[in-house]
Amino acid sequence: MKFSTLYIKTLRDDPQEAETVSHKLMIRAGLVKKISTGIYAYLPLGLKVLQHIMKAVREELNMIGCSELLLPALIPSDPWKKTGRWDLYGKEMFRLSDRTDRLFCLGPTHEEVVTEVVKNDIRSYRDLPLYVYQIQAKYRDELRPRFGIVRAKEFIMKDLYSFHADNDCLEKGYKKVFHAYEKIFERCSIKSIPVEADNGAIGGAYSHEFVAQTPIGETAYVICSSCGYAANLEAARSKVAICSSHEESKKEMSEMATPGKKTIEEVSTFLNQDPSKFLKTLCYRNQKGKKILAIVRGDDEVNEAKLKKIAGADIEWSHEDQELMGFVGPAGMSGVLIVADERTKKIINAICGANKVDAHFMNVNYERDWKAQLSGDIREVKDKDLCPECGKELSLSLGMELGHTFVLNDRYTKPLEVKFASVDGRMKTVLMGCYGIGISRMIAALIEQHHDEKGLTWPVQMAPYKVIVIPVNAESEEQTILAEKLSNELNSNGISNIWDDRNLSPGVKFKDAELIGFPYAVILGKCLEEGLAEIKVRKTGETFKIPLNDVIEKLKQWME
RNA sequence: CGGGAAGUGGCUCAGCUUGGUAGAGCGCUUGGUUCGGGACUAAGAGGCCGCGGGUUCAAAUCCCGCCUUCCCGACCA
Repeated sequence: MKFSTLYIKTLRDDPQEAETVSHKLMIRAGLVKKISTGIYAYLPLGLKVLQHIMKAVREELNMIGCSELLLPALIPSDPWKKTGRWDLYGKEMFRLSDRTDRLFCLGPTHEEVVTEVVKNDIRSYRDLPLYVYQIQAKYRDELRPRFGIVRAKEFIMKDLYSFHADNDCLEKGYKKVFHAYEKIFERCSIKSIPVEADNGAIGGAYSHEFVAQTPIGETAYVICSSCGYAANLEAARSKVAICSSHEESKKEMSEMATPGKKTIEEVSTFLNQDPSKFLKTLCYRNQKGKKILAIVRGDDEVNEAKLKKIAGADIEWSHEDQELMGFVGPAGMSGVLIVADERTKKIINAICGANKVDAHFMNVNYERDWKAQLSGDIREVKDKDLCPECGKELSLSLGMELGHTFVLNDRYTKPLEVKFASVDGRMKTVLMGCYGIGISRMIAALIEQHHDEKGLTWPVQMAPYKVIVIPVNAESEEQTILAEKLSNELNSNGISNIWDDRNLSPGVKFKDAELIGFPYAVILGKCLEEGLAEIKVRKTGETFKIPLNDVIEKLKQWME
């Protein structure tokens, strides 16, 4: 392939639209072009990478017995209504109607559709288990698209769905996919770790996220270096230290004037009391409009995902009672649902808002002065908390979520009535699992993990082209002839390559080669007099002078 | 939606404070010289200064409204 005939345009400067490394490089190296916020066109080089990723994904999934299919992106509302998600999904779903006013959406995910498709073809236990997947564009009206293709309105996802006759089989299937995922990321040279996760809006029993270690992470997770426990913050647990004040004797509750002191920090300084003695109280409201008070210790934060799980419903911030903000507390409150973090019950002589402006209660004690209807773990795990499994320190980091595996059980199959005849002849509901991988996002993760100050440093198997052939002087007939010959030979050896035939000064060609990140550059220049070519390794910057005739052999050897 | 920044040839940016008919570098076209690290040279092409309104003899520049984009927070692969 000749550089001059391919559609490759690089940029000399960082684009002003981009901030993060991968976003900048993707645009500069001509992998993608922005069409609108969160909507990107994949240019030839970007598409190549995408194809390499998809190839790895397909091969690993086919290997474990999955069948590829392609579902529509345009989906009627009916199946969504049956599972209740037409209402649950909210503003994130792109909705539209046809000319007869029938409602549709652009698929943000495909549990409903795939279930409808498969439904009548699963008749007996003999048809199970079944694994089907697709690689397709998904559409989500994101609150805030971010980091180029990382969080986009349109993105490419691989979604796999598995159907099972019983729990045991579902478990086994889940593990199988889990291992396939590990292999996929490894093959793509993306460092990632599986962490326990929350199911969120998708529902179901349990799940894992595969998080890539990147600086532009949006997923916070904790990991224990000693036993390997890893979980994202929405699911993370920790062994928490017992409150230091547990040995005090209970004192009488009293009211204290705290004029203008709203935050825990302000009040604790004002009263000269440790933040851990406070009952931090946050106001939420559930979908029915019922007010919910979430109580955590003053030095803790509420984790909304955990709170939702315990409150058993979708919740949102309550914005009324602005003037009371900072002075709310569980003591003496009625007509509200109080959800307490387990830890708060043990605080003796606690301090909380007195539910009137400029006042707090002192010496508040559980059972005696306040009670919670619901309690459990709703606090957010912090860096250096203790591991729930082994008790050693946890460390908190950020990463990019690339894959997510869910056990859904009958969350979708029940409302959509997917049944099969079991061995004993009775009809049973099919159990389901679903497993996603953010294909397009993987390019960004790959770049975040493989770049340097000069540009991209692709792992060989992911590079858009493996080799670039650079004749230093485009006017030299000898170099031109040799370059073309070499390029053809590489092709016939199955090594993808580009011959940089452009009549430009050498510097430009070198810079472009480094920016785009061809793993190997074969340079034809001065050393030709001695019958030598130079091979420059992008990742290490090393150069090797090698007899012309050995170039292909050498490259083949290195690429293994 | 809240908070911050920005919109000027294809790209990166200057000009705006103090209004006076639009600039640079890169890229592009043509000729010449060059050819191991974003070359040199000469001559060109290319701009409703984000959109709408207002102030003014005169607006890229001042005022008002809107749109778009990026970053930080609430959502997620």
